[in-house]
Amino acid sequence: MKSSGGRPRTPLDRHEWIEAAINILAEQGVQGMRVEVLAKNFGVTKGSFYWHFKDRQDLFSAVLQTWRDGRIRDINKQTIATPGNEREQLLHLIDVYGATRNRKGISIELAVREWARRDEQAAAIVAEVDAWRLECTRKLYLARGLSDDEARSRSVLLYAYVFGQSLMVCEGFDSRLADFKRWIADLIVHA
Amino acid sequence: MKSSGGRPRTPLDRHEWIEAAINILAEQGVQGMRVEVLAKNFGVTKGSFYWHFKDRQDLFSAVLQTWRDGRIRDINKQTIATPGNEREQLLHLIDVYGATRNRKGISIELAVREWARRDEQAAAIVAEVDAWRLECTRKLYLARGLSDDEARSRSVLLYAYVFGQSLMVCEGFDSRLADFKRWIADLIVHA
DNA sequence: GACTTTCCATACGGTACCGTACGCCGTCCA
DNA sequence: TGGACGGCGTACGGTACCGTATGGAAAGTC
Repeated sequence: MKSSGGRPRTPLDRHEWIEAAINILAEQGVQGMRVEVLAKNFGVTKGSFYWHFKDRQDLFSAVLQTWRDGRIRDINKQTIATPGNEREQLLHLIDVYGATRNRKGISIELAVREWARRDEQAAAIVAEVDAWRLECTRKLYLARGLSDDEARSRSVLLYAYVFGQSLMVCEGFDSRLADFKRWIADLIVHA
Repeated sequence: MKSSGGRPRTPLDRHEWIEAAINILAEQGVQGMRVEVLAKNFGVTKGSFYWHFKDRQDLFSAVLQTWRDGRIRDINKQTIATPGNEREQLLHLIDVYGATRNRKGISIELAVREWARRDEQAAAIVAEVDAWRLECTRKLYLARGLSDDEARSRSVLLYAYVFGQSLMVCEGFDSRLADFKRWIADLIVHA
């Protein structure tokens, strides 16, 4: 995360700052995205930051929109239903948020949602992403022949479960936790 | 949250500081628990704080232990199984984390869990509480005649769902969200 | 080769904290 | 009535930030 000794060859642009900010967001939360810290990590001063951004809030907005765009793209990619394959798609969705792998994605997800609890703008972005996710899984459930109501209900359950799962500390509860999670996934998908 | 004008009649004790800190924790998160802010809210200076606590970390530890003790008591109270009533007990558990009511309890819960993602001590406390919760619901499921494996699986599902639920922003998804949540609760409880 | 633009450094003022050293004042107790 | 001590105020040094003002080098532009 430090600059590689000398000055960077290519000048920084807005996007590089945003990327770095998202990394900090994952590790430290919203409060961790500090101007002078980001600058130091790049090996520059905040003079650079205030060239690319009006102020700290400007960075925050950019981070939120970048996150939303990335999420929407990812959701679309992961829910393209090759007909007859909806069951595996849903199971894969749950598995992606499984923990060990995709650790960074989960950290960002939780950080943004914590952010959203105390910031209107972040809450609006999360609402957008949630709506899109629920809509996409709803279609997958519908394709499996479920009623619209059950499709909506199970969509809410699915995402609430995967987010809540990453909040719990249940190592030590049982060594067969992985088996339990597979059983749960089957229940949610209605396999 | 301000002091009522004059100086407090009775001197502050450790517990009052902890209570106030937990309120801030619910509203602002871990980073919000600041010595000088707490002191100002009491209408005193931090000279008082450093009389009752060694340092800020001392307050943090006290907050965590107070939270754990309160949770354990609450869990025990809410899972005393009057035989034959396990179904309602489980449904009630899910309902308690429903959102509108018990808003403060949920805020604290989420704040502590976010804390736990970046602090070993907090993680250990959350692990204790989670283990105890899972154990109590497991017994309720067992009393309903489920296998031990299914009882454990559904316990994990139950708590992951209720925590995840409070992380989602799904107002606007559907006006019948309350109905969906009831349907989900029935599915989780195996009603 | 002057002129502008891009990108960053320097320097400053201001705020909000943590923790410590020490002084003050009321209360209880001998 | 004079300590002793509990409980807090005052004052200080130090750090880590935000945001601004301004300068300056390197690159392109005419």
